[in-house]
Amino acid sequence: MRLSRYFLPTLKENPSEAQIVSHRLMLRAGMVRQHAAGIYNWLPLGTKVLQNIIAIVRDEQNAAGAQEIIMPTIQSGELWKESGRYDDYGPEMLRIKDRHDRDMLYGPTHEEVVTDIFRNNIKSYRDLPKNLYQIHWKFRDEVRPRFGVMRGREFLMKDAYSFDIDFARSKHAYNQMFVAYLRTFARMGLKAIPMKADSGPIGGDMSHEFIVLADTGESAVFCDKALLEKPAPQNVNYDDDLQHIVDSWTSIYAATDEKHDLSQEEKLGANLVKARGIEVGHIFHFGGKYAEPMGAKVTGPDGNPVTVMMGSYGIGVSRLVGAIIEASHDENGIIWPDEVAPFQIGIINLKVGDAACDAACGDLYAKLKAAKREVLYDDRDERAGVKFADMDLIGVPWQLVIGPKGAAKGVVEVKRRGAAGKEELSADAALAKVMA
RNA sequence: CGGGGCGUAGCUCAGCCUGGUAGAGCGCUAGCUUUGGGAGCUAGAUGUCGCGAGUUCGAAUCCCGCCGCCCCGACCA
Repeated sequence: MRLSRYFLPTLKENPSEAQIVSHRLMLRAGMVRQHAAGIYNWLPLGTKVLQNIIAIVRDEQNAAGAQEIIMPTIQSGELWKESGRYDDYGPEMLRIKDRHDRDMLYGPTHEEVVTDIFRNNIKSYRDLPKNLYQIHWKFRDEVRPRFGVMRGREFLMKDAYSFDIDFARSKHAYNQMFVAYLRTFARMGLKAIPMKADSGPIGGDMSHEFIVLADTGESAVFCDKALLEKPAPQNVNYDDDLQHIVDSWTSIYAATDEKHDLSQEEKLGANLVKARGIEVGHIFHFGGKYAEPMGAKVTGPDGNPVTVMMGSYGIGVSRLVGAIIEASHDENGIIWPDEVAPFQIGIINLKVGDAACDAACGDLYAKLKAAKREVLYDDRDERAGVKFADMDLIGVPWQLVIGPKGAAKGVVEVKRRGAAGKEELSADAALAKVMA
């Protein structure tokens, strides 16, 4: 992409409404613009990041055996009356009447809809297990939206729902998602720590939150330092028993503020990590909570109907954009982990109009595009400082800088965002380095 | 939902207290000079001063109502 043609409205100053760093940087980097309280427009740069995150989430969900579907954003209130939540959910649920005066709502979550799909279409235990997920927009009419996309009213969520014939198999489905989540967040450059959680209004008896440590996190968290160094599981066969992997994580101490056990502080001593955290995922096993009232049953091996056991598994996809920035930035702007970066490589032409610079940059740009790399070529007629500042602000991981001096010598400066210094290399060596 | 704050140019903000018909910096347009970390000079364009009612000869400014947004707390992916 040529920056001269790209819609990238960067800001030099901090918009007054933004208080936390991720919100400020998302506005300054031209990723989002606010439409109303807790509701955002995603501009091209933000959309690319969101899509990269979606791709990772989807990849890991599919690998874990979940199947993608799309459910409606606007739901019928009838189903919620069946589950008993229509009255319970309260004013956070945006309620709408259609032209026939029927009760509709903008979905804050989809347990009811997915359970309805299940009961209408799956009749035998032989069709189990099933795990259905979607990546879709939700609306919760929060009392106080804040922190940009971290606590919006409208937000993009990955929500998965598992269906199993008994507790042991349902636990396995839970474990699959547990492991998939560890891998998903690790691929985004995040250290997300599973912590035992209250299951809240969704209900259930087994629940973990996945929490990213960041200074601006909303809640205080405590954990054993060992968790920070523990690598995400590799080469997972999701059909195997995963209990030992889950146990290896849950046996190490980690707790949110409300579940924190003070006696652990002494026990851990110097290994105690006190930090703040952002919840980016939450998994629940809730057995028959929805299946029971909604009659989600299959015929069991003995010919008798069995109510299925369910779990639900959420990832705050749009929140992750903010969480990654909170965890990875400096005074100049965002530092994107490679796999979520909107562009892997930036080219800075320091003197547009100079034949040697234009030629050298054009050549790099053509080669990187031919190699199918996401590359942003700053071909604007701007001063060097503006280009450096913008490229750092939007956090492009690899930056190739060409000015008149370098062009004359036939060298390219290679800079890694977040690292100090630059390296002068031949064009070919530079290409090899950034494409490695 | 309790408490607090703020709405003036695209952005950051001054002006309001003490009423006289709107400003600065950045950004934008044009030109010249510059050119390796957010340049300089010159000339321009840009505002229903959040909305509505009121007081007044006159309201960005004072009064009343409304709306929007932000922050702190209680709740949440």
